[in-house]
Amino acid sequence: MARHLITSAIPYINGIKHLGNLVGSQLPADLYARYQRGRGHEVMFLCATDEHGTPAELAAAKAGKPVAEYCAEMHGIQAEIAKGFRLSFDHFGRSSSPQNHALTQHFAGRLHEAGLIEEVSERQVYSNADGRFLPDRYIEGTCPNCGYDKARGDQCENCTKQLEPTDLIEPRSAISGSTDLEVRETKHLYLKQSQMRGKLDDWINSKSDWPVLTTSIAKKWLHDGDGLQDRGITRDLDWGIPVKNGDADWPGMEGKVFYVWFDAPIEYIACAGEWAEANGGDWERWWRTDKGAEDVRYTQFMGKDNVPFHTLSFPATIMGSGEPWKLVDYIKSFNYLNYDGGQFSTSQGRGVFMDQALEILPADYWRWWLLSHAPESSDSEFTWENFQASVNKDLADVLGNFVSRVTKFCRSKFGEEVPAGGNYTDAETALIADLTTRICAYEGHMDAMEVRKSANELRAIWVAGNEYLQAAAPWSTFKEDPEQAAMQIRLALNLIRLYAVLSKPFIPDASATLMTAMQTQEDAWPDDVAAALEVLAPSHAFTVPDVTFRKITDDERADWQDRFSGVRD
RNA sequence: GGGCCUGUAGCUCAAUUGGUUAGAGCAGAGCGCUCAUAACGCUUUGGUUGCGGGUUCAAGUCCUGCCGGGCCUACCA
Repeated sequence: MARHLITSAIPYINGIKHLGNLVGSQLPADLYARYQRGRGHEVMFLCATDEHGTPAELAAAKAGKPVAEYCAEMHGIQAEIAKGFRLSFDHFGRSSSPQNHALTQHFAGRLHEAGLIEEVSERQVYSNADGRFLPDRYIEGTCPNCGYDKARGDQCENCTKQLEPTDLIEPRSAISGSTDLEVRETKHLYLKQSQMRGKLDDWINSKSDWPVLTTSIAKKWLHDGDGLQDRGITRDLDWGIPVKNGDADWPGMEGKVFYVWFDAPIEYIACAGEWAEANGGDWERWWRTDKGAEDVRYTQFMGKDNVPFHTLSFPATIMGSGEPWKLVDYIKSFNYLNYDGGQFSTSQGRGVFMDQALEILPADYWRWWLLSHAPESSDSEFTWENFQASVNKDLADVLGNFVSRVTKFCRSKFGEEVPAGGNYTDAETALIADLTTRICAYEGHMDAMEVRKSANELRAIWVAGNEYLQAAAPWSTFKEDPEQAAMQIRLALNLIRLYAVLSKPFIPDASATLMTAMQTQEDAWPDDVAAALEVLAPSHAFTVPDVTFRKITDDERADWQDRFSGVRD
């Protein structure tokens, strides 16, 4: 039995995530976690909310709440929605947890001891009206290059010129609009990543099986210009993890917090600690190679925007600590999902958000479409037409209708129990051989995290059931040879159970419904297909399930298309 | 500006890493079936692989120049 540590990029706290966020990390991670559990492996699947940083403070202010209260509330909401999508986290933690505070401060202390932290004095823009330092992009003004009056302090969106905040004409705070700005001197800690460049480069180069998307981004950062740059790991904010040197105070760093991208990945580790606190158990055997984690395979899932932090700064933190923490073994990264010709956008409220999706359809519909269209090789696009067509065809017609025709035929001819009699012919042997090949291919794709290919293969396995039924034609066989028809339909009933087991990673609710209808709990992975198709023995009782997947009507589609065409408040 | 990814059938995507005649699903057309959610099965029409050069016995795949789409560019996360 292998041991899999799986983490999904942790969603930011400032609102409900959209379907693009979901398909880029949490959902494929869940697919993989469920699959590995299904294969009988030991899995630790962790996710959390990422709660620090300027946007969290601003979102809380906008909601009129203290930031700690806001984050606690949003964490609860995100946890509830994750449950709604059947994301099977072993623990859904918080980057603001005491565990993460302690661990983040611990890592900073270790890095300091290793000579990898440098204090840098720099000049930053301070807004008197807002009472805070402003990150470059929270300063607006007129672009000195093109005259655009909403240019940001880091770059002008209009002419794309890179800017310094001090370049802007009539700079103002993007938060309050105040022009009462001044440049102040402030001291920050930098992680000397540049010293670890060679080590990181060797490490990345050893990962020849990683997706190009992952390694090319890492290599660009390692080699571009002067190479990997040191990175500030502290900020002048109120909300965050106070800068400390392990347990000790850090002179000169009073009132400062760690940068959100320093503490967020550490939450992957701290989250295991939160899990242990909540459930009991030993979290270090998942994370410390000196304490039982040497046989763990660690896989991370994330959108492409997260790649530099997971390939460079977090590994630099781990390596630099000099302690035997588990390093990631495989990074699966995703492109973006677009919405009807544009981008999904949290800040602009464009697209379908996770809570809205669950209001209109059950989780399985979304899980199936999103996973079978996951943006693996390039950005992909959500359209309502495509969604309706795929869901109706794949789930309702191919799988749902198969269940329906088999169970209803059996009920009318043999009653609601698995019929006895008859012997396999060449057709059944051929079906078993075909399924064996296909399941093997399905396993290969799932092991390789080829999400779309896995979905295709699973669908083909469903189709094989319809093909068999059409060729065997038990409705005809029944007229001359009822025993033979009994054998055919017994096999078909067993196919339903087999499908429930194989499909569980994609559509867990439907899988459970089918298992209940077949009145069985035998969900072991079908390593032996022939044996798996005899689990439901003659005289085993079953029930005819209600419609497994209903179809999306044209009216509904048009209605939703219209309802989600604008922006959310 | 720089770097990376990408462009294949009406649509969504493949193509064993340079190897027979570029394949699937959906949509379209035809036939069959009647157990089933008007479902299922079989057959079938669609491609000058964005455009132009080049390398090679062989190019969707490699090189090069254009054209289009996207991402990143380190203080948003």
